[in-house]
Amino acid sequence: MKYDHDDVIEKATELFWQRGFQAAGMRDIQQALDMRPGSIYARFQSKEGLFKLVVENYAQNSAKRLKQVAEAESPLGALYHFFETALTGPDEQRYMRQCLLVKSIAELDIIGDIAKKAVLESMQTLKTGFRDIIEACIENGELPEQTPAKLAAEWLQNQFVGLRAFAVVQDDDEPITQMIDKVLLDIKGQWPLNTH
Amino acid sequence: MKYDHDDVIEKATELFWQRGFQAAGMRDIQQALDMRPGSIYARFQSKEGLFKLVVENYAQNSAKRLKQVAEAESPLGALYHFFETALTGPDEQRYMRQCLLVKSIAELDIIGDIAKKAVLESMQTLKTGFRDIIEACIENGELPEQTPAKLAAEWLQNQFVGLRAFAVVQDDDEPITQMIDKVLLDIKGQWPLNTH
DNA sequence: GGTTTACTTGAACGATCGTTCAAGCGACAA
DNA sequence: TTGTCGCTTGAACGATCGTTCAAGTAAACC
Repeated sequence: MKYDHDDVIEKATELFWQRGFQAAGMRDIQQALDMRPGSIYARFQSKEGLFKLVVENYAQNSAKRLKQVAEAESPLGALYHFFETALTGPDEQRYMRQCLLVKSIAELDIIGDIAKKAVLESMQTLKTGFRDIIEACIENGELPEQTPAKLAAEWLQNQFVGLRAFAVVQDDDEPITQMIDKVLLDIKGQWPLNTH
Repeated sequence: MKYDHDDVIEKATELFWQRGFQAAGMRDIQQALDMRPGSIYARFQSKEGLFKLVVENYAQNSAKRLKQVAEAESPLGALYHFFETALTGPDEQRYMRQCLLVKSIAELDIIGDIAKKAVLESMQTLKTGFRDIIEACIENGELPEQTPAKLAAEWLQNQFVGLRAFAVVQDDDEPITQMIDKVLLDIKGQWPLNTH
């Protein structure tokens, strides 16, 4: 019963991730989940309700992966590996390069207030995850003490977002890995003073 | 007649930019353009045909702005200003922070082959624009000679894309300007050697 | 004057959208 | 046995989707 629930969410995630909230029709969902409309509405109340669960589950998984990076022996090395696996990969999973959350941000005004809230809160959750990685790197001596953790965390998340939007239209893996290399150079580089 | 045409494209751009291709319904378009369905189809053949014109016009405008940056007295200074105006701004124009092209990439599988081609070609056009800026900076002595122009251009576009996705969910302007500062530090920083 | 051309109107089309609902199923409690 | 519960089915709802079309208008060309 519980396994079945996870399986359903997983399949819904795949569909929303590929097509987006708007373009994933209820008929597509019915087919993907092998459920009839009544069942779906009895369980999830609406398309938006299902999407909310998908987003939350996605964010939870992502946060878990970020936590693993932060707790690795070499957080910076794990970070590289994390970026690489997320941004490259087989062509049939290309849709996975685009972050589901970022994709949802493009639909933010469409998806309804409940789902919107879930998306924005999930973004916040991931930001915390990135922050933990930065702090782990500092503690581990892989980043200098004076690295501004809060700014660096936002910056890192930002790099990730940009790279994912970038990777999805890149045929070659080579430019992507070069970009990741650049990220790992810049993270050790200079930071602006907040004097605006 | 010509002015009228530009005005129509401009209004359509605003609508697509705010709502996206999918969510902008023909009835919304009819209202925004103050045109009846028959007129729209006589002129643009389809919703996708109109969207294609919007994308091409958007890319052309963006390319023009990038060209102005490259031809400025201080390209690097102009670049900063370009980023700042694109990424900050009044709240009622928040939708403009998100790049129309990047937003369209999220809908790439939905918008049809003709519009898809236009989006991808426009991305290519803008990449050339960024490349010209890098080269102008090098020629002007604002960037070191050995800066890898091709890689740096892709990186710069990538930063822009990431920042736009980032800025759209930021309430504050402060973190955004800090990110821009970081971009201008990193562009002068180290670059990876392409040894993969 | 007649024909063509580009554009206009608004009703209407068939398809698809998210959602509802009466009816039924098996499991568990009283 | 009876009642309630979570969950199932599939037909059907009204709304909205992108699009078509017959009919009309005004300027341009022969």
